[in-house]
Amino acid sequence: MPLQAFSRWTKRIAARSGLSDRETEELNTLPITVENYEAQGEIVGAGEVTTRACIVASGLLGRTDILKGGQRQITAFYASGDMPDLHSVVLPRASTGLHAMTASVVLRVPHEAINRVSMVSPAIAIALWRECSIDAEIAHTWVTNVGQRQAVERLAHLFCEMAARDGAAREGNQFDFLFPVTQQQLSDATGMTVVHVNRVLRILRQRGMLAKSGGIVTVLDWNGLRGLADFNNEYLHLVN
Amino acid sequence: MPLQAFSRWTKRIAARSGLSDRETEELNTLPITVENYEAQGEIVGAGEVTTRACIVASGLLGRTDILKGGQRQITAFYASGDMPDLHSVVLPRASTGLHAMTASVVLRVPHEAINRVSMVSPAIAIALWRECSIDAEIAHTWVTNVGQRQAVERLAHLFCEMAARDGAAREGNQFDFLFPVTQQQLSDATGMTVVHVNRVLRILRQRGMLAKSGGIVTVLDWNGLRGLADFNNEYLHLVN
DNA sequence: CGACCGTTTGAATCACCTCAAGAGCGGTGG
DNA sequence: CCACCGCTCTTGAGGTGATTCAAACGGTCG
Repeated sequence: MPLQAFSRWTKRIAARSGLSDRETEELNTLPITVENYEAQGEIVGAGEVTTRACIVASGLLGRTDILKGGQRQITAFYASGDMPDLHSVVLPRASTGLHAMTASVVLRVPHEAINRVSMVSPAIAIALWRECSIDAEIAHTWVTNVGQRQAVERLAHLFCEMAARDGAAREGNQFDFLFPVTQQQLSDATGMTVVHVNRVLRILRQRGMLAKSGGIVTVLDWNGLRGLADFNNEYLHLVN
Repeated sequence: MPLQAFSRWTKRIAARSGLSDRETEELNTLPITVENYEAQGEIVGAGEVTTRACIVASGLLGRTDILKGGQRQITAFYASGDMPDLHSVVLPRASTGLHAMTASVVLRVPHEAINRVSMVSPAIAIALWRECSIDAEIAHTWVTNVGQRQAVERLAHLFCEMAARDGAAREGNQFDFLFPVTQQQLSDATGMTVVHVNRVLRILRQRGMLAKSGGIVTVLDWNGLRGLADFNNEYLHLVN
């Protein structure tokens, strides 16, 4: 099961960067160890110097930033097959934390091993650089989302992104996908209060766009939702 | 003059990543051409497929995102010695635009040349990957800034970042630095209205923290300002 | 001088927040 | 098996930080 997520990760990188079979095989030889985290568990603390990077096998991770006043901002979500802290290979000191949003299984890959394959194969180094750049594009998009959009559009945009990254958003106008976050976590990600997230979710439900129950998000009108959110998936650089 | 910014760029990368003299020299052989832009000029349009990357020689550039409704978000500022779109080497299709905030001189470097040195020297590829990752860290920090901080603290944080990146913020409790933005551009970067930016600037001035006149920002109380903004420069990964 | 751009200020409005409290629900323990 | 706890979700009422609208001011440039 964890290995499935690992091969999803290698396949995605290989496809996105057009790696050769030999280079893909090189990635597949990376040593991994499996770790379990419970909901709210800390995977990487802010300021920590890491020696291994993470791949999400199952569950949901969030990159978190805590302010002096105790407020928390989530600046990215990561699901199965994502590598939340690939950047730690080149910047081992984490400036922000990494937390499990829900119970999660995480694969750890030593920086040393990633550095080794990067030094041997420049194409791999460039592929990993590309993956990090996509994470950066997503972060820039989040700035825009939080900075410019009103609450309803903002939350809608977040759901659009997660649906698109999950791959569910290719299945017509209605579909559902796994996104196990609490309203509190949605509020931390969008910069709104829990109370307001709750009200906005009701609005989206009443407009027949989206419903959320437990960890499952049901998109009822994908075209309506992405129109509302002004969502354009180019920044995700999706492959398949 | 433009060449000075170019060597500032190579020096910064070499220092941050501990490149050898030989690798640094490799960077110095990159071919560049010089271009001039007037204020508000578009350097890269959203959706454009680029073949060259930029280095700022003088002036100020902003990464810009335009929404359906016409609102604009600036998601990053770039000053002399910065490479705003290094990521375009691995992601040539720009998902956001790049504009001159003020009259600027820009150096263009062909992707092809950067790819060449990256393929030859993995250490250079990794160094460039590191630079992109720092840009990503900054973007994540902007998400937090826009998502969590109130107007006064938010604007203060932006000024802290620009002061720190400029290098001016090592000169004691009072200093000034170049940051040629209009209040309109500050509002696009912070997600507030021009009117409110104006009021917040007055508050910062009245509190004896900071004054802005023309393109010059005068920090009157650096310790007060960074305390107010809850500013921690770790995310910038400064070198010298 | 007139046009334009950026800045400044006032007054009214609103999107979102704060405070407060109740309801649902799974987990734990007596 | 029920009482209790903690967590998440939900809803109401009132408050506020920031917006919107409007207008005036100063500097610059053709």
